[in-house]
Amino acid sequence: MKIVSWNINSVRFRIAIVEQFLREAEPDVLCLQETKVIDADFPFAMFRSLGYDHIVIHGQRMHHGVATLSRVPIVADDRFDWQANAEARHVGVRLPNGVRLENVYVPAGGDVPDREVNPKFGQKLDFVARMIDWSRGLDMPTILTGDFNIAPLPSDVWSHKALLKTVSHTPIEVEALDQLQASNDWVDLGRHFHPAPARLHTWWSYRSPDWTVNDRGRRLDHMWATADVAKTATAHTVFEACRSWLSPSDHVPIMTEFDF
Amino acid sequence: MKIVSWNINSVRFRIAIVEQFLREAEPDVLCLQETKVIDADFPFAMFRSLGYDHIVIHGQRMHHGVATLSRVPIVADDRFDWQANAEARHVGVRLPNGVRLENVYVPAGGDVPDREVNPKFGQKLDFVARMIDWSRGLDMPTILTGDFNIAPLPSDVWSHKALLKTVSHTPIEVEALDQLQASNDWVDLGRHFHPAPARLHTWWSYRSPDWTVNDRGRRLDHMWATADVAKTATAHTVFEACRSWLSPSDHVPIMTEFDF
DNA sequence: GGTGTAGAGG
DNA sequence: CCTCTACACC
Repeated sequence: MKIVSWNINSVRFRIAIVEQFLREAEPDVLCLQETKVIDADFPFAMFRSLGYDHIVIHGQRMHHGVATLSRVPIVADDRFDWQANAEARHVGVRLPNGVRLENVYVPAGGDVPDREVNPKFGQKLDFVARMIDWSRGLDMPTILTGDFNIAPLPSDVWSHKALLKTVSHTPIEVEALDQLQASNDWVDLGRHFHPAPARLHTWWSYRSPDWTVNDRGRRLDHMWATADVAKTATAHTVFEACRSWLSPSDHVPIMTEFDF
Repeated sequence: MKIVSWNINSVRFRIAIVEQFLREAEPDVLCLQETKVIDADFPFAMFRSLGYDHIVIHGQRMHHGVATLSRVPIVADDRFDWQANAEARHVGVRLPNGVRLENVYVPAGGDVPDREVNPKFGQKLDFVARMIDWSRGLDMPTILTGDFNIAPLPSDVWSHKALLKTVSHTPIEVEALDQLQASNDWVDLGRHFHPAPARLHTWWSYRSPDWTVNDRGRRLDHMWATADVAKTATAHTVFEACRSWLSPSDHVPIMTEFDF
C-alpha cells in the first residue's frame, strides 16, 4: 500500500502534473492539501479515469481544502476543525484494513512569529494544541500526514541559524510539534527511513526563479504513523523532481510504502 | 509597401503570435491597437529582432494603447485625443514617401446604443465627430487605419437584421462612419478590393468556444486611404486564419499592399 | 470568452 | 513568485 501526501496549491490548476505523478508513482492513496476548490467543482474526472474512484473531499472556496483519493475502498471518517474557524484543513478516512488516515493542512501562520502582533501565528499554535488533545485520546492504528508547515529538525531546513526566527522553524513551533509527536507513539516515517541529517526537504519557495540555485528547502510535509502501523512501513520517498515539473506546486509529494 | 493593422488585445500576452504573423506576412509597417502596455514595458526586443527598428508608440496602463512598428524609416507625427479624455487611441507617423499613416482605435462604445443610458456610446460618437472635423481639414496623402469598431455595410456583419440594435452596427454609427468617409476623398480599401457583399470579417467574439461554428463575424477593422494614395494600392488581405492560432486576439490582421 | 488591474494569502 | 477573488472593459 503506497500512500502519498502532496500540498498541490490548487488541484484544478495543477491537474496535469497530478495526473503525471499518479501515472509515474502509482500510489494507492493520495492525500492532497490546498485543493482550493469547492466540492462541486472538484476535478473528479481525471482521478476516476486513473482508477481513483474513492474520493473523500473537504473543500472550500478560495483557500485551503483537502482531499483524499484512493483506488482501494476508503470510508469517510472524521473532519476535525482544529482551528475552530470552519476552515477546511482536515479530512479523515478509514483504509480497508481499518487503519485511520488523517489528512491535515496546518495553517502557515503568517510572517511574524508573535501571537500578539500576528493572530495567524497564534491560530497555528492553537491548531497544533488541539491536535495534541486529539492525539492524546487516540487509541487506534493511525496514519497522520499532510502539510504540517513546521520543519522540526535543524537538518529539516536549508539553514537552521538563518531560520530560527522564520515561521515554520521557530523554537515554539518545533516545541509544539515535538509535543504532538510525544502525545502518542508516533513515528516520523520520513526521518525513520532517512535519519537526520539526511536531506529531506519537501518545499521550496516560489520566490526564486530557479529553486535549485540556492536550494533553500524546508521539510514541511510529513507522514507519521502510530507504532503499530509504522512497523509495517517499508520505504519512504520524497519526489524532489516534481519541483521542476511544468507549473509546479511549491511542495513536492512524499510517499510511504506499507506492507499491508 | 505592405501595411498591416491589427487589434492585438495585449501585445505582451500575444507576443508569440505577433512574431509568427510578422515572419509569415512580412509587412513593412504594423499598426497595433489595444497594446495594453505603458511605453516603458513595451516588448521592443522581439520587434527589433525581426528588423522592426522604427517604433512609435502611444501606450497607457491597462486599456487601449496603440503602436506603429516599421522596418522602413518612419517619423513620429501627431497624437490626436479625439475622445478628449487622454486615452491612448491614436498615433500618427510619416512614411518615407511623406504619406501620413494614422493608426486609430475607436472606442467600442459599451453595450447599449443610447447616449443617455450609456455614456460610452456618446463618447464613441463624439470621437468619430472629432475625426470628421480633422478629416475635413486634411490636405495631405494619408492612410487611416485601425479598429474603427463600426461595421458599416449589411455584409460587414453576420446578420444585418440581428445586429441593427447592436453597438458597432447601429444606423447612427454607420451614418457617422459614412460622414467620416464623405468628409474627404477616402477610399475604403477593403471594399475596394473585395466589393460588398464579399465576406470580409475581421473580428469574432471570444464568447463562443469555436468561432467557426456560428461564424458570427463583423468587419470592425479598416484601412482607408485618400484617393491619391489609394490608387497606388494593389491588394488587400484579411488574415482570417489568425483567429484560430493559439491564444488568439479576437481581431485578425488586415493588410494592404501599396505600389510605393 | 478573454485581458488587465488590485489585494489577500502562501 | 504564484494562486485565488473581484472588477472593468472588450
